Amino acid sequence: MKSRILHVDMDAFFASVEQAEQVEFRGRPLVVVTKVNSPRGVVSSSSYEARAYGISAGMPVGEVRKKCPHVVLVPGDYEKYVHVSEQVVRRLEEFSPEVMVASIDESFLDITGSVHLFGSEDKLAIKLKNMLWKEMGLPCTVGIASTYIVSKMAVKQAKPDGYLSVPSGRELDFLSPLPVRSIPGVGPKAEQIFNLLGVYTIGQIWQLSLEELEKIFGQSYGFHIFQWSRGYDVERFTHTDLPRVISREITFDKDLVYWRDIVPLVVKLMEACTYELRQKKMEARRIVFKVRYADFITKTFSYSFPRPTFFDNNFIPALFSLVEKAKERRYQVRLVGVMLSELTWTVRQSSLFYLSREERMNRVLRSIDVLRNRYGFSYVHWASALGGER
DNA sequence: TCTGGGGTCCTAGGACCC
DNA sequence: TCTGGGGTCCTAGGACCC
Repeated sequence: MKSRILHVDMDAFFASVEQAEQVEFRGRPLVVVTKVNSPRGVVSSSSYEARAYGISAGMPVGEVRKKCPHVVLVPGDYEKYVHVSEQVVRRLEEFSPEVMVASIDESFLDITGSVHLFGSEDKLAIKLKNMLWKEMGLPCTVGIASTYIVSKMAVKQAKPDGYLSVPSGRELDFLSPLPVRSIPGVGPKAEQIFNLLGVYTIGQIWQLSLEELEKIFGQSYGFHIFQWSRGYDVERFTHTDLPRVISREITFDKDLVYWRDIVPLVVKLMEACTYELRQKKMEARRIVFKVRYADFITKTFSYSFPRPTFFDNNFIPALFSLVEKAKERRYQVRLVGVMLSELTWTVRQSSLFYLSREERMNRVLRSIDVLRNRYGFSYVHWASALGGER
């Protein structure tokens, strides 16, 4: 028996959550922005009413106001969206025991075994859409197909507030006329390359051999495109639950000139990363410092440790040496960021008889984190994060 | 109208080793 | 006296997604 996969993708998720919460915002152009009162805030999600004015993700707030003066601007509340997302997933489990959460606003349901409980695929899909809309005030788009990739591409065609099912055996008919951009991972650059080759639709990709695709797009991605353009899923055996990177970055409202003003902020970003690292019971073997200068040139500097660690006092000297490299380009600074990568779970047994220097530091950090859990993150900082105040 | 913040995955070049 | 090829690690950068 052929399996059937249902893909749910929430429409304009963050904006829809705000509209569901505030009834007077429904039907009005609404935009969720990164920072409302900063000259450098941008759109993180826009309602379909706002999109009608040409507003799209990543657009600066100034341009948003110009395109639509009466737009409703709302500051993003990520924790709220995570919470609503979890409620949505719980409701989805009523339609199949096999729910795979793909992102904050996307899930896949294997409905092969549960569709008979609802009479038909169409009835199941309509019931699911109605439930999310009537009970949570959230619009979504649903796609059903025999593979994950085709269900995802069906959703892309049916947005917004739509439903599209691709019957088993009709996959190639569905895929053939779609533009190459419909394939996940094909962005502006890859599209341009395809167009130079005279390839505009998925059907035309079939003319290219696996070898040609691998030569053009690299081994890994070439293979993905080859498979996906034919509607086949690609086993993602590399996927684990292990987070790959923990990062924090900040764009200043105005470019900064002096490193003595910047460094304390960099240390605070690092503290936020290492705090999350320890909350997740992980260690990092690599630290990256990112700078975007006033001319938008972006550089990264990184350092790898011989062994993974979670100690702030290991990260700080490494971070400072990376900052020194960034200083060599004498330019105003627009953004700084800190990333921890090469993450692994902490496995550390403590000796019963004595506490090593590491173990003592470990205990200091744990007590700092306890204070932070109780009084807030900013309750405790390293001296270097405090700048001039000592 | 100047261009956010959180991620994922991949590639290329150089160092170094055998 | 000059030179092979494969493998791994490190670093920097880039495409793409939500």
